[in-house]
Amino acid sequence: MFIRVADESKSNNEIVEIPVDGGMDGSVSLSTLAAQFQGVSALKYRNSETSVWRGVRVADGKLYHPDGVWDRDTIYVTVYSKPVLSDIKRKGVGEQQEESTISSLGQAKTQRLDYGQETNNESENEPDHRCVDLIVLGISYRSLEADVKKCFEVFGELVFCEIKRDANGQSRGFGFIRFKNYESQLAVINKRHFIDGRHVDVKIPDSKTSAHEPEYARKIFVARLPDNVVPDDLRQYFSKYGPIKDVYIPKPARSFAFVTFHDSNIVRTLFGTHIIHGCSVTVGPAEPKNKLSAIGDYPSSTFKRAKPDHSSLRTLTTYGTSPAHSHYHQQYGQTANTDMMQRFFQQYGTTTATTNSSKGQFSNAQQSYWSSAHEEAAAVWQQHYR
DNA sequence: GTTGAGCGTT
Repeated sequence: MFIRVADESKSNNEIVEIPVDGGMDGSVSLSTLAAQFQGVSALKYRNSETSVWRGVRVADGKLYHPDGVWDRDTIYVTVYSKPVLSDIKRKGVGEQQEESTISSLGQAKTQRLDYGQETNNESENEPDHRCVDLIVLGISYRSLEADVKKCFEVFGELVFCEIKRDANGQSRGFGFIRFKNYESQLAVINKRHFIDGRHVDVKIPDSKTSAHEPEYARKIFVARLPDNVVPDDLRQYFSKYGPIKDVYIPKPARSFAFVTFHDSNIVRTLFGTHIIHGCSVTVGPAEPKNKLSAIGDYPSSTFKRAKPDHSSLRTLTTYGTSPAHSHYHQQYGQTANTDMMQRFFQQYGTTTATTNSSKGQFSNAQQSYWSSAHEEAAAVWQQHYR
């Protein structure tokens, strides 16, 4: 009897199976856990009903599951006891506030604001909920840092803003920004903005994502989705877990969806049941049915800029002139883009015969459901493609 | 180059 444990302090969320004493209703020895995760003090897991972290009970060097029984499909995440930084911070800010009372009122207000944001950042100390440098593509060669700053400051305080330049100081047309608060990052990311007469795209830079991985590693398949759920609902729900790159729900609704994250590490922690709009949905891996693709293994992007002589564009052109296009367009009411194209071909392009290999992530019953859900989705797509 | 897909000298 083992439970699956991931290390929150490591970026490569490797899963280690930890033995449970007795059956799944037994306890987990803290020392056994610590043998794999040095300095660990407890475990937590996502409550699938509230999607909030829930801690396991710790007593006498043993861990007990709050529900009395361990779930072999849940990913438990390590918790480490840290020095209480918040106390140090609060003390520091408090001193600053006292100082500010003997200076101007304006400064006092600023200090108060900083204090509030500092508190926010503490609550955002979850993995994948921190701000990172964001790449800004498509900046006009004429734009200055101040122009970029002005555009993004309306979403929240920036702690960093830079335009990349060559040796002569000439702009290279892209740059990096970083927000203080995660909400601001969520608000601008993957959206198109407008600076000095040009649209600019804000994305997570390749250096911060697993660019070498195929896209499906960052994608989840959401099954049993109620038909009244719209993309924004999923975006809102799943953005709690990490930056979302794309949400796709077929039109008309077919009880499934795909959600693509920027980080593949978060994906496996989401497998299982979630409650969305009061309905139980099943989340699993979005592995392609086969590796044969009409497009090839190129990275897709929500905002792929026009790229002459690129295979995706060629395919798009071919697609656009084929009879399937009007059918597709008619069925899904959307204009084909490279991302949809990739999904269309890569996920369900040629065959549905191969069974989904979930690598033991699910129980037999879940596995069985999962295969049929995938094949159902595949069949539906094929039916409309033929 | 008057340019226009990309990924960061610190």
